[in-house]
Amino acid sequence: MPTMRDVAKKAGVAPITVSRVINNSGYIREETRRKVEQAIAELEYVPNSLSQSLRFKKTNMIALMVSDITNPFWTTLTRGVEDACMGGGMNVILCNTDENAEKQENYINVLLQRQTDGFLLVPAGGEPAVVKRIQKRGVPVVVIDRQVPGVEVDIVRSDSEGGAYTLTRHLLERGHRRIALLSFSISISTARQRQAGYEKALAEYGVAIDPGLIRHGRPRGDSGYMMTMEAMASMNPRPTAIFTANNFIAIGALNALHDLGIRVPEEISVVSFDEMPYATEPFVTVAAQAPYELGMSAAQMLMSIISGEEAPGNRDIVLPVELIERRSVMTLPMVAQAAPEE
Amino acid sequence: MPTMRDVAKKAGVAPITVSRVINNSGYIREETRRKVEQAIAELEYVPNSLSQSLRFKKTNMIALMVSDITNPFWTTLTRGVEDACMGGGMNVILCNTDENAEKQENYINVLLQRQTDGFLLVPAGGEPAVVKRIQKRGVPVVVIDRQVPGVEVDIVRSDSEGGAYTLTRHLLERGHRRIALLSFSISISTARQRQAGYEKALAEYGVAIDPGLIRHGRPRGDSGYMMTMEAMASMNPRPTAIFTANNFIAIGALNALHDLGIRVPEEISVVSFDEMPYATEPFVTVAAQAPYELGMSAAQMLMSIISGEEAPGNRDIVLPVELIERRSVMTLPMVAQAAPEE
DNA sequence: CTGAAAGCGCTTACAG
DNA sequence: CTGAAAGCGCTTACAG
Repeated sequence: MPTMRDVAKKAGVAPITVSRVINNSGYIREETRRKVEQAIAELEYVPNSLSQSLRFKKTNMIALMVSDITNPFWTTLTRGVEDACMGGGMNVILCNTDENAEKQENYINVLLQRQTDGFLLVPAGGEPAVVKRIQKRGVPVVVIDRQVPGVEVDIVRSDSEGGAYTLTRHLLERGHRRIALLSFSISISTARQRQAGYEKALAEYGVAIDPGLIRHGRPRGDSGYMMTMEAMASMNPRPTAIFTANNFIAIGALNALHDLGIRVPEEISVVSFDEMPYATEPFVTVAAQAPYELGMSAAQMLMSIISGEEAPGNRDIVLPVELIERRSVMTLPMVAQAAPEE
Repeated sequence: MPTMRDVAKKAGVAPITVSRVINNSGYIREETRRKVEQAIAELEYVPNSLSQSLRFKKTNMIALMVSDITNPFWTTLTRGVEDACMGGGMNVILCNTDENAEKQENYINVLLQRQTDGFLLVPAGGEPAVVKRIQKRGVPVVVIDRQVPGVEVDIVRSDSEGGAYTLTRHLLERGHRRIALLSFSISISTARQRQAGYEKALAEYGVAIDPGLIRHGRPRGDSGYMMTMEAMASMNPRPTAIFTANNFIAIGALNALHDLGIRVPEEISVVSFDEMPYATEPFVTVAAQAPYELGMSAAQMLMSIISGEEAPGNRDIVLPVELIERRSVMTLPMVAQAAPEE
């Protein structure tokens, strides 16, 4: 492939002149420019951005590390990131960590070597160490979705506590008192906050928290299925409603209820955090996050930190969550509706 | 950040010696190695792969260009690519083309400049020109999902014709004769081949192709919705079955039928190409592709072409498609079952 | 076993 | 307005 030197030779100028034409920097005589442009065209010259990056100390690449691109929540977020980056002339390297700290570590090492300009990170397992590792090397990071304890870092996330509170309250208002919470590991802040919202709403209604109604599995369909099977077998009396802490758990729960022949909402109500994407005739009442916006604003923040427009800090951007009422909740008729305590 | 030079100084050796330690190349005295390793550890030195890439003329990055990462089909394929690449020490740059040739062109320019080692390409709109453009620069390409006319290139795709044939035949065997085909633009080879499979099955059963039963929209939910609305209003007599050419069209079609109050399968049968992911209680009979495997084998082929193990050529790898029977097809009782012609 | 020189393809800072 | 020199951070090929 032709290099800048070849173009220079063909145009009868020095390489630096070619560089100036390409980057539109400095003064160039019209005629010289034309000669150079013609040589570029004839040779179909394409500049090598590796060398440019080496000089500029800027690669125009950012890394996006999510847990699993297969989850539509992350997919849509990824799309938001990508669209924001394209506007800013950045490319995105995609990494799936599968919530695995080791996998995450490997990726970070490679990406640090690659001189990635910045990281958009969903820290696997909510681990703070990774964030520090990146920051120590002076590379900007924006954390997405989760809070990490003990680190100063900018975060963009959804209002997990508020959304969970709203969903739980929605059930309480409709007479539900035994509400199972099927969640994932509380090592992740979103699980903690969703549980906090759940407990806050129950407390307001004077309902004691029953640990027997709470399960922690993994944010996956199979885990949701198992937790539901197990919950229906062991929780006694059976809960009148299930609150699943993410969309995959919800899918698993619905499948389990279907297999058990328990009808929703006639026999049990179901609400979930996260929208259920691609559903034909969606019918579950959910607290929907805005993953596209989440990705977009995180990417924009990262880019403006990279460009120096904004300083890195410890912002905590919390995007609102929307309650979408559908048909998966039954109002319990025979229970006296207790007013909230407040 | 410390460079190799800093490490060398600290260890009291020449940079090249540090390089040899890092790359484990050439002979190094044990003691020297130890000194260098200690200096690396103390300085927390991380090699700059930009420089390595510049020298080696190899970036260990490949580009994956799909139409829209938001579609679970591409998502799962992406996951397959990513997993294969991780095994091969490659990173993936992700690009959404939205079937937009201009967007695709921009990406390719940038990625060519970045010295991307290879391209995994779902050519937007089935356009062959892009492929040629990349090949001309000597960069390996593997095309995914679609055939492109007039280009010698390796392709990994699913058996669109076979899958469509099987699905249509499945309907014919159950007495259906008026089968609507809701598809997307025939500028894309998969749409052409699915239609060919559909027509082949009809021909075998001696059913004349009725152009009035065929619609071409876009492979998206809204388009599937509109095509279905329009089809139900205008096709007369109404078809007894609908064959949707991809998953998003199917979702749109099911929503439209739901809104029209037309029950599936009681009043109309529905089959679709592509699995319907994340469905709670999936009930549509489909011809399922294997997107993960598609991505994985395309990535593996690309990597082995990049490494020189295999030569680029015009392989046409066709992965089988699986018929998954569910509950969306009704056997028509009153129609005499005509035997196929063959 | 180790190193000085040259170069990958580009650009900054200085001359002219 | 244009160019020769030096350098971004690494490695190849040649010495010793």
